[in-house]
Amino acid sequence: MKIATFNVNSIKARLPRVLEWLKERNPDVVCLQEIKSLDENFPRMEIEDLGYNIETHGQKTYNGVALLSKFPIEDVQRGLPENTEDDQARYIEAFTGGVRIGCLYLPNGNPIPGEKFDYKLRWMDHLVSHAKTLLAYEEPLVLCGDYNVIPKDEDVFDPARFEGDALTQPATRARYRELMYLGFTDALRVLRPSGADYTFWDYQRGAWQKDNGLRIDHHLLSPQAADILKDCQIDKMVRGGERASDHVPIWIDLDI
DNA sequence: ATGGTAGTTTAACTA
Repeated sequence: MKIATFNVNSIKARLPRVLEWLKERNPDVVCLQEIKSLDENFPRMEIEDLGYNIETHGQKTYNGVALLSKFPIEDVQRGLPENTEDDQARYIEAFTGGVRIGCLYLPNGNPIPGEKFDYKLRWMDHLVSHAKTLLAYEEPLVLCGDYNVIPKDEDVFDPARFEGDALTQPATRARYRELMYLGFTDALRVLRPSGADYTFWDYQRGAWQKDNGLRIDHHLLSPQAADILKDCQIDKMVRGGERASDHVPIWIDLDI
């Protein structure tokens, strides 16, 4: 069972690339971030034609997440529970094909210090709290998406250039570790313990051409999901396509 | 120290 995550940076602008990739990779479940679309404007028909059920949590202009699945989608939850004052569409969760999936778009948090960084840290606190609840179900669980967290210095092309960035701050990394220490497994790192495995290249300064990337899109697995992990791949070549997103798809294969 | 790009939206924001 292939479960992918892909920050598309506008589903409208990226639809041809997304359809092309769906046909080639044929994932069973897909988590999309930054759809930048209202629910009613999501291009449902084109994606349903490829055999997917769809649940969206959209908003106008910014953010927005969606879940695609070839299996029935049950128990849909929009937004992190407890985070009731949050007006940004950054989380959708559901049970599908025997796996519970949380699709998340964690706040970027720049610049620091400031309101946006405070919001990021609060959002991470809510995520940790909810992850505890989900882990207690003791079922295969995948929390994946754009974390906007560079876990370690090896996950960025030039750590020195990111010293003042919200993606590498000690407070950011401390909360990410708090999440990991609950018992999650980083799917990519359990299969590839080190290396420049980037998932994002900025549109600016020729970042893609120079391979100046970041690893910020992750699949975190509950023990029950980690036990059945078969594979994890980054579809890096997608970044070189026409009108590409600044992120590429990452997928895991679970033996379920 | 600034600007470079992309998307949404049409001046300014987010990333």
